[in-house]
Amino acid sequence: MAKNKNTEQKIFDAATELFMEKGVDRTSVRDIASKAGINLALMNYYFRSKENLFDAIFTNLVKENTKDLLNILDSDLGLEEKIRKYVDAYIDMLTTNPLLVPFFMAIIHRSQEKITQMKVISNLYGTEKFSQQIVDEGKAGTIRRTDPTHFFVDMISLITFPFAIRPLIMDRNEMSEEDFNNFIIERKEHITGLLLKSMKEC
Amino acid sequence: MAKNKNTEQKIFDAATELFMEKGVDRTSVRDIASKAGINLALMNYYFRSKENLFDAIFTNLVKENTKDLLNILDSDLGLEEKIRKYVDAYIDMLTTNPLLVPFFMAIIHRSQEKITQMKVISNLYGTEKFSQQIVDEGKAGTIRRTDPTHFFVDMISLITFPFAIRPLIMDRNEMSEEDFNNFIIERKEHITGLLLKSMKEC
DNA sequence: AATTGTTTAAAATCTAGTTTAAAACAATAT
DNA sequence: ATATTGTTTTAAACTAGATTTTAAACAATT
Repeated sequence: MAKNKNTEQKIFDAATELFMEKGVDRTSVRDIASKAGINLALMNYYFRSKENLFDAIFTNLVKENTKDLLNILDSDLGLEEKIRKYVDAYIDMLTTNPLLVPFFMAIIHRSQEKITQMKVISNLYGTEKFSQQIVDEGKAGTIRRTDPTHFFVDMISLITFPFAIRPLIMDRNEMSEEDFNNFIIERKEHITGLLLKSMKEC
Repeated sequence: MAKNKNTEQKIFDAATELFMEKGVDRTSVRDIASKAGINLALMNYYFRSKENLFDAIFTNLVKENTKDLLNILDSDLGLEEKIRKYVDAYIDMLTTNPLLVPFFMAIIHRSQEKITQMKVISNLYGTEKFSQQIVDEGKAGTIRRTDPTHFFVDMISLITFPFAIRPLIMDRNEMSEEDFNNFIIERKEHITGLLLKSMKEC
């Protein structure tokens, strides 16, 4: 039982990396086995099929990377502070793992039907509490009345889309990796400012 | 030579549809041949390889769908009117073909390296003239001084990202196709307002 | 009738996912 | 210690399907 978890984990980790880098359909089981340093058949032994392995990996990725964000949305912070923290945390997370967004985008296209049936997928989207907060503060008059659905879509669009088209932005503006990261850091303030301004009467 | 262009076009069209729907890697040459009603080997005869066919299709899709948008950006309209028209035209175009964005996102992930080398790819991004206009009007004081790179990224993020995550938005908000389209129509005004407001001093 | 371009059919080649069967290993019971 | 049992690993085979190549058939044109 010693090596058991170990092998399973090695397969899982190798496949995660490869799927994110090259895409699920361009990664063969032989690639995975070779990267994990294990025998071909072990993938099947532990995960039954490649598609099954993918499901496990995808579910895990969503869970791991949305936990903190959902906690922020559901916290008792005021709206401004909450948005600031959310934008910050989200961008930090994506900077750490810049392949996440492109990978998710590819998966949405690849596994459209399957994906909406996965329970974990609701993690990718906003929370009831946050929507309510926007409505409440609108009624209270601390902010302009704002449609929470549009607002949330605005927010995640502004945060995540640049990562989806990262190669284009870099190419077009002749940015190095470092330049891009700086650009993204600039965006933290920029996005927060934009969103807050959109909620102010003026 | 009568059927020549015809057959080539049939392959091209069938492949375009299938690639957009199911993704390049989940479409087989047999699928294409069968959908086009032609013999398997004809794909090779006309396009040499599947990857080659894909390149031709991708280039064509980008060209076809960016022409009008680039014309708007390069026109002599005032900034406000230009933004209004651009948002409108872009959203109309994507509504007509809601698979375009998810497909492009998947391709960016799939063909990262290749893509930045394609000449056509610069079409996907803003124009020099538009950037200059933002800088100029900022200096002239008709708008707040605005970084054109951030502004342009904001604009295309807000316009296109909702299409990239369409299934999630629909699922989360229990929208039908029609509901989603109405949501998107709402966004025309919403996005234009947001962008213009962001450029106003206040 | 010959040439050229187009289409078809069949075969070869290659790649990939999955399965099988047997061997190696580890733990536990005898 | 030996045997038994269950788990893990290995190597090879199987299956299916994809792409590509080759050669033959066909059609149109010269």
